[in-house]
Amino acid sequence: MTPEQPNAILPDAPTNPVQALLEAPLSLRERKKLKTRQTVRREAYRLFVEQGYENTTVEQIAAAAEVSPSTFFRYFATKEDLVLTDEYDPAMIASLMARPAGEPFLRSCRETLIGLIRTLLQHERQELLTRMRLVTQVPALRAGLFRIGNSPHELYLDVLTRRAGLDEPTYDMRVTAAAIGAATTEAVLQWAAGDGREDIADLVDRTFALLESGFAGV
Amino acid sequence: MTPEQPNAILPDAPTNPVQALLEAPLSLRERKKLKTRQTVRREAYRLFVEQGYENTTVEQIAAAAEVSPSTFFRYFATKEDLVLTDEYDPAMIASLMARPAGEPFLRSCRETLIGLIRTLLQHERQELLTRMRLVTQVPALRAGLFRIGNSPHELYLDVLTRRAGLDEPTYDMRVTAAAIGAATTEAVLQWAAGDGREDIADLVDRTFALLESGFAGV
DNA sequence: CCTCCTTTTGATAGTTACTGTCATTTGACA
DNA sequence: TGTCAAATGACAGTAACTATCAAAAGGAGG
Repeated sequence: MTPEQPNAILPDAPTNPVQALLEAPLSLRERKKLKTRQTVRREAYRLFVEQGYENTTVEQIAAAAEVSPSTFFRYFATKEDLVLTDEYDPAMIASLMARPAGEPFLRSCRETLIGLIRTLLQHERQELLTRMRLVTQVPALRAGLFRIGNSPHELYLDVLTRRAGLDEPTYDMRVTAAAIGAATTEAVLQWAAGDGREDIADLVDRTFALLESGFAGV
Repeated sequence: MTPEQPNAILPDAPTNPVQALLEAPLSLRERKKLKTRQTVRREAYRLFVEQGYENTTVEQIAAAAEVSPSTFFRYFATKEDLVLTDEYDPAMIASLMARPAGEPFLRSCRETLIGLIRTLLQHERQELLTRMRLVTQVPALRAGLFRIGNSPHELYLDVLTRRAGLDEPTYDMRVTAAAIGAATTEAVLQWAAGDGREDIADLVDRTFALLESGFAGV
């Protein structure tokens, strides 16, 4: 179906770790799987927007994407995963680990987050908005954000632990990861709840300013 | 079954808002419902500890509590609610609203939280430990903590908004509520993950110290 | 082009959490 | 004791998964 030329969509070499991972070269077979995955997800979003998340069954999605329900569940472990999983965690981790060693963690997070979001906005702005809006509006999805194995919380905790060269995180790291994870999630969701025209960097900056201030003004 | 004496378990008048709500007088019929609710919950916890949360079906719980599955769902909207719902939110809100007007929100939270937990530890220490451990160990439950309509996040946000005399929360309030909610939740879960002998007040204090410091040391 | 082998797919049956409805039972109260 | 509302249970149905197994597809080697 698609010509099997090497991955030459963007001719120039990727510049940052986020783009690097987004544009990794793919073997022949992987392409088809990726395409199916994208089709399923696209059809799902279309149906979600048309008739709502709860009112859309997996069966409908599978039918729209022209795969069997069995196949659907091979691509997405749960219906929630259609919205909640992304492929950016490795990029985020790499970007965080690449920050200067002595830099305060809050600053590392700020830079990484803004970089990642900027990249995503270029490539898939509308999809990102749709996803985040679904998360804000559907209780099950909002909750799913904090499922073990999936949460920003755990990503931050992982990086904090590795940065310190430890095997197990300290208590302070756990609390820090929880607070930053929740705050940044809130920032992105609030951005999506608006019309999407507001500059996400401004929101992120306000968020980190608040965190750094120790909530003195509240 | 139980003699219908007025609520005289503790003879002296309740001293703080938390106890006040825990000991509110109940009408005759309410007692039975409360008892059923407690039985169902107790049997459920027993089964959860014995054979795990996921391996325990609602049908089993209903049978153990000698009610029909239909009745089970009249008492608990979802299986998760067995673990996730409590009756302390109103007490928490009341206690928070009763703090001095100008007090920094972090301090209000600290005092309220420690007061509430102390009270709970006296009345139902073991159950609290069991519940929190289930939450830490079962992904679905951990996620459920953040379901809309249920989360500490929303409780804090509600109080912040009302304290300021507003109808809608500001962006800063949203972020603050998210961060504090996640951090305090983490504190309680970490306490439960340990042997339960550590003084929860110490953990809470460390948590709030971290929040106040702006994560300077991390 | 044909063959073999692996990967991917689809069909099918089953489990479980939950929803809705309706008849029956229960318990308070006159 | 009779009455009425609240509580319960039985039943049928939906939808998200899970497990299993046979069929199809696609690539490597002859």
